[in-house]
Amino acid sequence: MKDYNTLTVPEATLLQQEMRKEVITAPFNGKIQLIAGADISFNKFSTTVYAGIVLMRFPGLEPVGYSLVVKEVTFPYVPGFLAFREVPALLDAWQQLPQKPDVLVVDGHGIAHPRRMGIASHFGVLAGQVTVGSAKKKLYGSYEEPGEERGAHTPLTDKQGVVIGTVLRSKQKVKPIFVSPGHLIDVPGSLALVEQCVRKHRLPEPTRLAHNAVNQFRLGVLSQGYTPV
DNA sequence: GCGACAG
DNA sequence: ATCTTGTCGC
Repeated sequence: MKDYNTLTVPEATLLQQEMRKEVITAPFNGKIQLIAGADISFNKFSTTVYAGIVLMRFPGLEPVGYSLVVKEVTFPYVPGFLAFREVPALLDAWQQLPQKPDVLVVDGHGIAHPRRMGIASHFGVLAGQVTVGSAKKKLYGSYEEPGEERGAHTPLTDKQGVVIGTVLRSKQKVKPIFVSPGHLIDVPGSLALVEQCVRKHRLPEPTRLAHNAVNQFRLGVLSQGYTPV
């Protein structure tokens, strides 16, 4: 794989324009028995990132194991280029998994991106895996505020009116989350998947647990490697 | 030129 | 993203 740390933003943009041709947003019909969530954590001003993927059964969502890894990253955080900071480390965590999930939920957007290449799509294309993006804030697109009741949702569209994701009120009286297809799944499918992963919190269990794990990992509570639950 | 701007 | 206390509402 290319060394993202030496890329310039213009070069990264060209890479995204090439990779967008590989993204597939078609209905996913396979059965899901294993699902996973991915996230990154790091100390402010540090180049060390703590990446993690948590495996869990579906639809029960019981944790199966945690894959944690540390990596040095110098590519800066630039809105629209998050993948160049986080994907390399996530791929390491991915390869460390003893078994791969049927779907991976990534903390960030999928095709709800200026060039349709959010981190979930980027990872999906490189790993050849089904991915879904679940973000806490909008990066790109227009939408109407969904109703205040749990489950209310509105479409997220691009400048031409094409639907690129869904704004979902995962819980009553919380800010909505942004769901979009990463790779090998469509908008309705990604929404249905995430809805089934929401329990008692605003964020779906896969990314919520992944966030908790990488944070504990960074703080020294959890250790590097794959750990079965 | 002025806003918007994942993590 | 991370830092960081008390405070408001369910």
